[in-house]
Amino acid sequence: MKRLPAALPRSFYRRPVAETARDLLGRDLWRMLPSGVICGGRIVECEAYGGPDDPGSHAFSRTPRSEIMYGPPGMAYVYFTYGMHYCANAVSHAEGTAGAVLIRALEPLEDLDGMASRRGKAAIDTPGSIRSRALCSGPAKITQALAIDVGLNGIPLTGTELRISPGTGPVSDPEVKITTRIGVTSGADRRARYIVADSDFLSR
DNA sequence: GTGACGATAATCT
DNA sequence: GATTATCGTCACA
Repeated sequence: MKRLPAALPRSFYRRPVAETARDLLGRDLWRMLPSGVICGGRIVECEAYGGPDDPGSHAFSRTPRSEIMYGPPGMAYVYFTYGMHYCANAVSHAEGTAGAVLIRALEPLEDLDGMASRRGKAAIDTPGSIRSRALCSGPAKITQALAIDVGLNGIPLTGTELRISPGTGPVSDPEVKITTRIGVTSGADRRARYIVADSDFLSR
């Protein structure tokens, strides 16, 4: 791939976070590396995180870290966690609120070899053979495969460094399942995880 | 195939 | 000082 597909407009993210999460399934996330190489994949799993009303969300408390979730929709929220992992979100909310969609899994589409080398030996079966299922089947795997870190926190998802394009979505209703979120300790019962049910590329 | 556990540091209280 | 929107590895089945 030598050209990025057109980006979804900022208005795509200016609505309640649950709507955006549902609509992000089947869309494509792209990353252009400093070298000019483009990598990316189709979003098959994501989770909605709300504002002060959502105990499982970083924005439940308004702190320096969560401030970006209160800012303009359509920006990337990238945070560091567990001492070693990054997670990537799309800031989304209706006017005057806070929220973001955590991108949890991709079906790899472009630059699988580059992803595999950035992911390390966990993504290799036998030397030279890529386990594509292992490339992007989790939020921290995605950021590693696409070389996303806090340096990209706050940039728009409509630019060239990071972009979400329409892809093949939106996905039809029968293909979508909604479950409880993963790894969340408070507000764990909230059903806010959106998946393409028959995808082979979901997180654990 | 499943389940337990340690790694490791920013962020928050 | 405690917690954490995770992952890879190892034991076991």
